[in-house]
Order: sequence, then structure tokens, then C-alpha cells
Amino acid sequence: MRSADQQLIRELSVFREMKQENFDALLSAAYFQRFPEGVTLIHEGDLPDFLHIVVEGMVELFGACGERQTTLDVIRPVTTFILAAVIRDDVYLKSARTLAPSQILMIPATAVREVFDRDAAFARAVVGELADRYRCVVRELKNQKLRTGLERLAAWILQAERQQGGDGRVRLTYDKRTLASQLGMTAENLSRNLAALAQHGVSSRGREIIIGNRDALETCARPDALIDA
Amino acid sequence: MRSADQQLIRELSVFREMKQENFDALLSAAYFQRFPEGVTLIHEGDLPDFLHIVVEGMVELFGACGERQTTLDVIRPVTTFILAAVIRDDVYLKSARTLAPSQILMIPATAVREVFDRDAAFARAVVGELADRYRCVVRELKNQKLRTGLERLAAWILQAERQQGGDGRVRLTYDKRTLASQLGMTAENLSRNLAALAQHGVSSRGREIIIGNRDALETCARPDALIDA
DNA sequence: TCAATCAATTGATGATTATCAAGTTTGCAT
DNA sequence: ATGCAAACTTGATAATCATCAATTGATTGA
Repeated sequence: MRSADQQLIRELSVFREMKQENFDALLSAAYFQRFPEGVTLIHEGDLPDFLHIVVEGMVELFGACGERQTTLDVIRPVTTFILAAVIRDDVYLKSARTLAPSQILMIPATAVREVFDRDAAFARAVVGELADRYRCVVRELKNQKLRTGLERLAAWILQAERQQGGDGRVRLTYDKRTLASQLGMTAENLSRNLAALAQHGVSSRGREIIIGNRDALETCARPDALIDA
Repeated sequence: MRSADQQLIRELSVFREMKQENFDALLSAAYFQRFPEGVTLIHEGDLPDFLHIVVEGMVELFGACGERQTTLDVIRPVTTFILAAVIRDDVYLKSARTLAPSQILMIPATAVREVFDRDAAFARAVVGELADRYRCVVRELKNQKLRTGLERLAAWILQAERQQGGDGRVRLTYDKRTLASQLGMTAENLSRNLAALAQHGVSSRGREIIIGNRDALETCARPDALIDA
């Protein structure tokens, strides 16, 4: 793996403050691998072998129950995922698959737990990371329980636009089926909801969404500091 | 506060392994208070002053968005709540109110963070606690996104029955309005869903639910090890 | 004991969402 | 380009869920 990639990983808040020797120990035990799109990296219910880090590409976390399936998160570089299962040494609650060709760094779970026990700075960083993730899921649960599908879509557009620079345009980086699943609706209803947002000044063509009237969209989404990130 | 209560708190997994002097430091800085039913202890959006521990009674965690409100958790003795906000020193994402007359131990957030920084065993325990909580919310999110209201109710009954001894009976410890909100439905639909479960061998009178045919109920709930605790 | 009040149920209706079944568009490989 | 396959859209219908209204049932306090 390139040293530029190592640099990026070292700068993640989980790894930033730890001792160099411990960071090196983690990396030297790790595997760095390239996966095509559509590969399942993790099956829910399995015990965690590795802490995963998306270095390039995109990874979908999803859960299933019987026939049904739902997207729980989409992970972009450079981010760790499924840290809690590794720390607890308990089964994964989510599955993971690549949404695009991806490069994944995999650090053996045992190495993570060992370093966790002897590097206080790392342990502290892991706590911060877990607390952050926890709060994100709580937000998502409130989003699901307190908003209608249309409101979730409107809020998502506003949030994505802000993250992409705030110029009134949003580019989807993955397909609408996955977005629909993430938002907790069917692909059909995403289509209809997007069409319905035309009344609130939103237009779209393909994977490009344009916010024509931010005030109107905000009236519809009712953005909330305690739900939206 | 009684030494028996101190004992119970000391035995919580978050506090069990820490140095006695640090535990004493936390307790000596803490307030122990009695609240009547229906008191709001915490308002979402506020910055955390205290880590709370329910020593007796019952506390509801809930979130609001505009007019709508939803129950996110019901906390029973002896358990801490809203640890993540204290650790991150960031605003509460949930509000909390007593569902019954309660005794609450409140440890100043600054004290928690100080001890966290100098007691490695405590820090480790906090990580474990956060990871556990994180996983619980993930389960709840899957529960919401992957199941219908009827299925959530059926799964909840099975789970509650197991926790209460597994003798085929469940006693509600709080009102149905709150249960409905926790399950993500209206009180009216909880009523109808409970009535519908009669076809699956469930009968109820007041706050007592009786499982007449566990197999039939499980067929309806489709219990899932990766959703139900 | 008797209102008074609140919780819970039931019925009627409407909104939201899912499912099924066409179509249409888009992207891609030949 | 041309055609294929997949993604997306649209329409019709059904399931799920929320809201409003009315009633029943339980609890409490004078």
C-alpha cells in the first residue's frame, strides 16, 4: 500500500493520537486488498476477524431479516467500519458489500484488541469514535420514527447538498435503489417522492438533483439539528 | 444514599473494574435525588451536566421533532443513561422523563471525564458499555426498518416474556401509550395489533398478556438473533 | 358513592407506503 | 450506431398505518 494511504489512515481520529510503534504493529499485521464492485465483505452473524477500513471506493452496510433487506449506511473513504463488533468480539449485526471497486485495509481483530489494551490514547480515540457512531444511529432512528418518507428525502437532499459544497446541486454517488433503501422506502416511492418535491422547487435529471428553492425545501424537510448531522 | 445502593452501582459493569478511590471520587461529587413521576430530567439539545443512573423507578428516553414525539428507550434500575453525550461533551439527542417515582444518581459530567482520563479500567468499561448501546440501537433500527408493526409487537411480547421468566405471561410495567410509541405505532394501532394477535394465540386483559401458543406467535414474529436481544 | 378524568378500545376514513405490472430511459458492450 | 440489460419511472391496486370521533373501562378524589 502506498505511503500516502498510510498517511491518510494515520490521520483518522481513531489512529491519530496513538504511539507510532502501535500503529506500525497494527499496519504490519494488516492486509490491504482490492475488491471489485458487488463483493460481500462481511456477513451478519459471523464473528469479526478484521477491523475494516475503506481506503478507496465505497461500501454499503446492510441488514436482512427473512426476505427483506435494508441499507443501514454507506461508508466512504477513509473510514473504519463495524468497530463495535471488533471491540466486543461479538457477531456482526450488519453485512457489508462493495458498492464500487474498493481498496480495503483489514486489521486483524485480535491485533486491534491487543493494542487497545496497551495504548491508552488509542483506547480513548476508540471511545470517541464509538460515541460518535452511537449518536449517528440514534439520529437515524429518530429520522425513521419521526419523519415521513417525503420528509426524509427532503432532509437527505439538503444534507447531501451541504456536504457537496452547498452550490444547490447534489450528485448521487450510488444508485437510487440503494438510496431508497437507505431512506427506508422502495425504489418506486423514491421516484414518486422525488417527483413530488418538484412542488418544492426540486428538479432532477438522472443522478443530478438541483435545489431551485432552498426555503421551500426546508419548509418541507423541517431540518432538525438533533436529527440531521 | 444507602450503602446497598452504592453496592449495586459499584457492581455495574461500567464501574466494577475501576479503582476504589476513583469510584469514591465519582460518588462524592454526585447528587442523589428523588423525583416524582412525569418529571423531565433532561431536555434534548442541552449540554450534559451529569451522567444519570436510575437507581430506582423508571425513566423514558424520548425524542421530538416538531409536534411528533417517540419513545426511544425505557430505562430500568440499575442502569446509566446518555453516556455518549457526556463522553463527547455534546448536546443530548434524547430527552428523559420519569415514568414512575424514581431515585436518580447524578454524577457531574466533568468528574466522569476526569476519571475517564486517569483510570484505564474505567475507560475500558466505558468503551464496552458504548459498544453495547451502539449495538442495541442498530438492532432497534433494523427492527423499525425491516418489520411491520404487528411483527414488532409480536417480537416484543416474546422478548418481554423471556425477560420476565418465560412462564408464558407478560406484565406491562408502563402504559400502553408509551409501549406503542416505543414500538413505533399509535396507541390505537397497538390496540388493534394486540387484538389481531388473538389469531396467533395471544390473549390480554389490562396489563397482562398471555401467550397461549408460542409456536404460533413465533411464526408471526419471526424472531431474529440479529434484531432481538 | 359518584362524578370526573384519563387510559384504552373500536369504528370510520384518509394518508402513506408497498407490491405488481407495464413502460421508459440509460448505460454499456458489441 | 445498434441492441441488450439494467435502472428507473409510472400507473393501478392493496396493505399498512395515522387521524378523528365516539365509546367503554378503569382510577381517583371529593
